[in-house]
Amino acid sequence: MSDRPPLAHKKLTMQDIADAAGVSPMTVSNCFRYPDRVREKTRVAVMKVAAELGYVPNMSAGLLAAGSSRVIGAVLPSMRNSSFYMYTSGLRRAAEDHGLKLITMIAETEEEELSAVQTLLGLRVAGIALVAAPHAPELRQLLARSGTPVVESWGGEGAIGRGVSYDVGAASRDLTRHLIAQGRRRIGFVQVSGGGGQRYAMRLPAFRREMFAAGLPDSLVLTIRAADGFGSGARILDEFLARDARLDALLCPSDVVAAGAVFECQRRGLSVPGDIAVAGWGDYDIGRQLSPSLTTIAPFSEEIGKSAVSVLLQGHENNAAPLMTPYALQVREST
Amino acid sequence: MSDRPPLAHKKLTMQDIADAAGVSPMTVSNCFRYPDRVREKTRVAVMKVAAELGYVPNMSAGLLAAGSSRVIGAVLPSMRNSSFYMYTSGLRRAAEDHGLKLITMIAETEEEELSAVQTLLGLRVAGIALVAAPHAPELRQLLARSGTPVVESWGGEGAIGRGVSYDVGAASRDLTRHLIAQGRRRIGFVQVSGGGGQRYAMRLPAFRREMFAAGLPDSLVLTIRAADGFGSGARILDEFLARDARLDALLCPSDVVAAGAVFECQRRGLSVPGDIAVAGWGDYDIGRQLSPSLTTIAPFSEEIGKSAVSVLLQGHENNAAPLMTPYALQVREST
DNA sequence: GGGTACGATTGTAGCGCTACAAAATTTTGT
DNA sequence: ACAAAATTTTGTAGCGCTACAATCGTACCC
Repeated sequence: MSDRPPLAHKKLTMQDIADAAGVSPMTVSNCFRYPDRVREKTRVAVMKVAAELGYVPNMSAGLLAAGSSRVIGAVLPSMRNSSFYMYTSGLRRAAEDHGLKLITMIAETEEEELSAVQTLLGLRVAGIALVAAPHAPELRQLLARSGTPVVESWGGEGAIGRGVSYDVGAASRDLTRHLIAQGRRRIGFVQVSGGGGQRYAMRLPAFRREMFAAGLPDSLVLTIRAADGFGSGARILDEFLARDARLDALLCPSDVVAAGAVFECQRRGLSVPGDIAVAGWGDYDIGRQLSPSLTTIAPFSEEIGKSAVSVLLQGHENNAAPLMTPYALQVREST
Repeated sequence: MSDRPPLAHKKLTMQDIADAAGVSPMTVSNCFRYPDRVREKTRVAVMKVAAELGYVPNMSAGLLAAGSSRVIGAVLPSMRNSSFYMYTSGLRRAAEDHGLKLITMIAETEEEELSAVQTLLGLRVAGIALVAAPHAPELRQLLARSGTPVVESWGGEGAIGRGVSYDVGAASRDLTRHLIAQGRRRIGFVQVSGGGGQRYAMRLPAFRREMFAAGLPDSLVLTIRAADGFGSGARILDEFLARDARLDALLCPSDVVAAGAVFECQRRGLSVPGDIAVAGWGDYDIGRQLSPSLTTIAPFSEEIGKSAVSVLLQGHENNAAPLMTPYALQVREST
């Protein structure tokens, strides 16, 4: 069929395709960008030639000429948990639906995040999705000056760009009320310190409010480091039981921590939920698979991703109120 | 200090910086690309102006003019497990060391992978890192024609570009020998079907070879779907015990599956490793935290990432033998 | 003091593509 | 069949930046 040299090492340009297809470069351009402007027959012929030659338009040149990009960028603090995975999925699907491509960059520190944003800005992406966390001080101004649409997922008031999040406070309230309604009276609350902590700042106050309103002790609070995750079960149990041997429920910052706590309970012969109810957060796989399965808050992270994309595209005011996405209290065996 | 308008909505160009700093655009360009070519004093002044104005060079224009990019791209099948997380970390760190930026794209199907590669090619990245999996048929030719350096991580002979991997067969052999050396005689082997399976094709033959060599039964093999992960513990135990009630060891395709199997053992009152030894694969967090901690193969995925970057930069022959990275048998409590 | 190096800086000429308007072609109305 | 309208195709003129060669300073030597 094709007798063209299989490996064309001089780089192909639109002109090459135009020559091979017997049209002008402009028609080739239109075939890729505005297929409707080109007659079906022409388009098919051009695309066939392009495919045969393995031509992919140079997006940089296109961006430079057109001034607008069809790529959006996301910066993620990590992808270690399924929340972020679902979030990225949501971003990607929504981007796809709007004819955009998503590229992601991982940044573990504020400096890395700043540098990732600079790269994305350098690429002149059409929008940037950040995740709420402590940011480098110059980040906000850099983004504001660039004029690039920005959204901060899990971000509340004062987010960079516009915030998209679910109501963490209300979720915490629901979870606390659920435990109280189950007859739990001495409820321990586990907090996580460090990076991501800011996304969940509203959790503790909401817990305290509900406990106070119900006339229950709200001071059984313990802070662990994020990195301990799974392994902190023993410490959690030790600490809480030392403070109050009649502890009858545990509110954990994530399903992973909750799973660790459940394992430790089993090791000590404590029944879950018989002796102690354990609630997680985040609706991770492990919470569903565990026996007993974990009561948790499902954040619909995929929704956050989808909403983030629509915010980027609609170009809301930066100081508009955060967009709220749904969440759900998943009551399962552990409470 | 700076009385310039804080939000400059007309986009900044190199010319703007040049004017503000009283130098030519070329000097600004040099400041960013070849700092050594510019006198210290000039460079500091230019960079100061650029920072004040929030200028970030337009990488597209730079790429177009210079013909080479300082970004490399990675396409990942998913990021749900810590292997890929470590892999990406390795890519990112190594890229950083070479002054490159890493952007990643997630692709769950062959079509998505092809489309991601096209985007990366459109961006004219300096190199592309793929992960071994079934690829779209046209992918290989597309990449070959583009002339972009490609590396296929976890890829063996016949990889697209050059393969970088650890010796999965040898690791499987080590693990099997370890169990045999522990006195295990009836060893069940769990395989995973679907997408990633190809990365581990050498596992089963190596297992069989060792079992055969030791005169032991090599037919206790079960296949599960990747998606079942954690939850397949019950099925694994049921099936194997039905086939051979004297089963005394289990070789799982991942630590996650192994953890599921351990949980199921505990549920049934089987002691691990007393009654059954359980080995995982991949050295995930969960395997370390679990009690008993899991014997596993540590693939040093971060090394794979690092090596992948150096392969991209060195521009090896595409048909060179795969580059091998180390792995280690981690013997822990579960065997 | 008058070259001569040598390093720092600056024009020039595109890179490959697309917005836009103009031109060529086809379709439509009568 | 012919003009007007609609559709399709095509030049032109940059987008913002950098390779390269040319120019400008200035430190140095005899």
